[in-house]
Amino acid sequence: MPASGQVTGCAAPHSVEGMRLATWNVNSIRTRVDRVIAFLNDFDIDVLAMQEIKCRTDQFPLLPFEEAGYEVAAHGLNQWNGVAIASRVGLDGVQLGFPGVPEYEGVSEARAIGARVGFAPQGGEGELADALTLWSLYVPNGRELDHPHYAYKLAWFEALRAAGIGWLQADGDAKIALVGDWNVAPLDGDVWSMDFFAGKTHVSEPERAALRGIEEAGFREVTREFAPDQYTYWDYQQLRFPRNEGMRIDFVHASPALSVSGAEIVRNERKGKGASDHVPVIFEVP
DNA sequence: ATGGTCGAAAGTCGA
Repeated sequence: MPASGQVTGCAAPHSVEGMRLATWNVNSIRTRVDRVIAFLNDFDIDVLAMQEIKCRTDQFPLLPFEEAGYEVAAHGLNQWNGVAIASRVGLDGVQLGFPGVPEYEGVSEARAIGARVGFAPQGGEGELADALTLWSLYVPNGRELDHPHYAYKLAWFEALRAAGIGWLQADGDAKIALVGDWNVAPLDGDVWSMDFFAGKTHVSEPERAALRGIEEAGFREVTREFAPDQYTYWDYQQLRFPRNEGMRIDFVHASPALSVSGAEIVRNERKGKGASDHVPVIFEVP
């Protein structure tokens, strides 16, 4: 593409063929930044939602993203949790947390960041892309079924469901994507062994009901139809990845007005030294 | 290989 903006060949400016977005629990952005930037380049990603950046906002490695052409909004309080959004197609209207999000032990954790993306064309050429509101979400783990963190997880889900209902009541045509690490495996086939998970978090009926609540609020999951029967997470321990003993817990939930035309789970990102325990989930909007 | 992990922080906790 010529730098001047003069387009050769076809007379009209090239039309933007939708957007490629992804969500990825990166498990420390400072440790993983080179791998994340390489992923953005290799897979031509316009917008990336990150979870578990594991750093304060002021510690986020902005420079490599800026050099690669991305703006970043980050929300990190300490060495735990933390979420961010990187975009090369516009980024504004940043919200840290959603209304009514519960606290854990008196702290409002960094588990949700929202922003409007997709209103500016990449590189300033072509048509404007189609804006949507993207939420990068890191649902609480829950730890154990009888742990206070589990009740917190369910309350967090309920607050998100209520917020989602409110957004769609305010504007039924709103294009909203709720993406991230949901820490729930909704189907038995989403874990490598239901026997192993008996009595554990991530597969319990209340957790699955909480995730269904997001669907019932109007946000349908859009990646499974394009990428069936795949995991998105493998524990570092117990040779889980070589044995392919994983879980599917990273999802994209889209509002009724948001069309999604494709999705891909990038299993190769779990390979080699320096991998996150989660892999990216890519989705495309037309 | 018969037991196998990371990351951030700080002398341990969370996933």
